[in-house]
Amino acid sequence: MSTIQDVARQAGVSVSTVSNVLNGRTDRMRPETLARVEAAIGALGFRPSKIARQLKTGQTPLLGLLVPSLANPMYSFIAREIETVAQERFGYRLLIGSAYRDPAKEAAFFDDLMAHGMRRVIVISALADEQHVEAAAARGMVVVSYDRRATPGQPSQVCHVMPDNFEAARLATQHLIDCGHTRLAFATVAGLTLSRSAKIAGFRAAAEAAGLGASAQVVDGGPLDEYGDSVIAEVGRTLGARMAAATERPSGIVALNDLMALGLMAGLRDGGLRVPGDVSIVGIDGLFLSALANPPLTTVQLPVREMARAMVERVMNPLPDADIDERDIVFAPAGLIERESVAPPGPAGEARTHESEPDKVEP
Amino acid sequence: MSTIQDVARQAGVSVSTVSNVLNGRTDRMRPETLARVEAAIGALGFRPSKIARQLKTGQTPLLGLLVPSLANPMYSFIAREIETVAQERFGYRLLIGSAYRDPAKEAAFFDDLMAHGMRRVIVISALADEQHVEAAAARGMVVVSYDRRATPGQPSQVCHVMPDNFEAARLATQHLIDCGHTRLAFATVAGLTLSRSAKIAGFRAAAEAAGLGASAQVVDGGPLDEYGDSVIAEVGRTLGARMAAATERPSGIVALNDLMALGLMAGLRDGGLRVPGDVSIVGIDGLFLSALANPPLTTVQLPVREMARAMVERVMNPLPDADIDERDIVFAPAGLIERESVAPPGPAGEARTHESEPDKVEP
DNA sequence: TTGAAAGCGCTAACAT
DNA sequence: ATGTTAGCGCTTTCAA
Repeated sequence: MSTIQDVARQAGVSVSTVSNVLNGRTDRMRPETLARVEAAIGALGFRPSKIARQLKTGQTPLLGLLVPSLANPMYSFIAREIETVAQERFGYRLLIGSAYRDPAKEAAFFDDLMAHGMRRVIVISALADEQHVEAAAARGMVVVSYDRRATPGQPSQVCHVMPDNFEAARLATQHLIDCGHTRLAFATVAGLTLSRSAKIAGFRAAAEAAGLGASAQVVDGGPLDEYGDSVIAEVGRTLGARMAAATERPSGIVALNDLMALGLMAGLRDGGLRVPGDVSIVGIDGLFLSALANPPLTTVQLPVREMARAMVERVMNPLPDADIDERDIVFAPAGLIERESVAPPGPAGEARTHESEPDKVEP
Repeated sequence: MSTIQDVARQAGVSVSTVSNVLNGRTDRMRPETLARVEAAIGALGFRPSKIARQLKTGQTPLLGLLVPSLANPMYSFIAREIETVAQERFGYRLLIGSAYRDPAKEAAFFDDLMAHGMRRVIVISALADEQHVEAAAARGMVVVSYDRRATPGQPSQVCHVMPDNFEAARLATQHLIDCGHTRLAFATVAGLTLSRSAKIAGFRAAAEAAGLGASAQVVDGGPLDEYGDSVIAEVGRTLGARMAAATERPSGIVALNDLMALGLMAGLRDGGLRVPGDVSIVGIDGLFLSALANPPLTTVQLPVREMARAMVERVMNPLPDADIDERDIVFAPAGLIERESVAPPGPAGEARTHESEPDKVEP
């Protein structure tokens, strides 16, 4: 690896001149000098060391991304979008860490970022409290948090980007209601986070608006296993099997997210029930995998790409401290994608054929 | 951020003493001194800068990982396993880059790693030639490549870790044959890579050994779209629809991988065919999502965790140049997971019920 | 228009 | 047992 010294020597100039061309200050020199330096750089295949530069400037083009688990397709899809924007628009690379819902792992990740001199991080945390996140911000990091809202009252250093969970669940529930369902359920996992609460509220709001509040229920399939691959899908599967075995059961279910919905469908099937013949299901997320399911899953599409873009832009260009009010950005769902996991309820529960129809997105 | 100087001052010692404790050379000092230094470190919340250390030592605890796309669940699962091993066993963090089958993006990733002083990278490349990879190795990087074999004759600097693709496809095909299938197909995408060729060879070998070589065919669903989310699943879906519309069709299909199989099942369904009633399907990979499919996908499980471990170990402890022969490590498939996407062929093609059975793994 | 030199925070000889 | 010091490769005043 050649250094700036080698280039300077080769070009017969000083290191500062080379540094100037590296940093675009080419107006300070004769075109001829510039040419010599560029030739030397080319000849030596010189690449400036980001390390040395960082030691001097304190800046490094690296973005941290903390996710609960890369095995969850929703998170890896978000990661993919974040990487694309960070790279193409800002020339940043991504350092990814999985926390597996472990506070110690989250804290360790922030520590490592600091030690590496990284100043920007996007956090997708499954944890209830945002303490570590705020601590990182207090230590000088620019942090953007996904799918959480600032705790009311406590002024927060961190910017929050999230889907409108209330509206997403409301949309999903309303679709079931529009199809004639009256026995509604919201399927979730044990434990409340802000985003889960918002979804439940949206579910309840839709049910109550339709006069169905009394029968609408929230069911959970138990806690998330920290390290499993399929995690939430397994919980869904368990729950589906349990519902299939129960005497009373809802005719329409809104799932916490698509992975849960996929698990639910499998569990219901395990229990001998048909979707949507016996039970209708709506997911939330819009994973591409949901289109592959049998029956294809009706789901509320979240604007992942737009949220990813917003997160990267915010982490790269943080708001001035004055604009502390506009720290939260909420994205409306992109719409309901009607596929084939929802049908009108029926005592007989007729099975539907699964013709292929193009997906329809309702704005 | 406090520095080693601050600690030295606070503890009333020199920086080298502090450096010594940071690097575990505690035997060179009085316990009392050690205690003072540790107290100072704690009081200041001091974290040594990895940047400064790296500038000095040339080492950084960062591992590069190049994947075709994080949106593919197989790659994100491998990434997850690699991250776990790298972090827990070696204290390394992961810098991930997606190449989207673009040679320029791959090259740019290697350049960035070099500029960041990173010396280790694991490459999962979808590209046909390994030129960039060898170039990176020549520039001094330790590179481990997944699912490729060294080009025979050309001595390679890079270590290769891969599943036994031939055997995986052979196992899958044999299962179809054992179930009575005689009209066999291997479903792939356009373009040959080493691993695809190996799978095709395994498919052919099994068919020929059963005297079914004449009718066994390889079909492809066209080229991969570079940037799509679902990529290979879409190709599978197209292919499935095409096969459903054809007059002659195989009764048993081995898919290139699970995602392709999931797409195929959807495409076949779009075309009005039933799996496994009309067509049986076997995948290769063993994604957890395959267990959620309807019908649950019979597939050959690849030992992802073991391969990930091997890759990390190799990239952390490269072989001495002498052992150039043992650079390739091939992993046998973990076994066939029998689920419900395979049934005996029948002219009438009876639909099966999908009772839930525990998965069986055949060693 | 160009160069000299200080210093970012750390490590590791080499003193003492 | 502890301290002094010379860099690692770069950026950036400040001088020439």
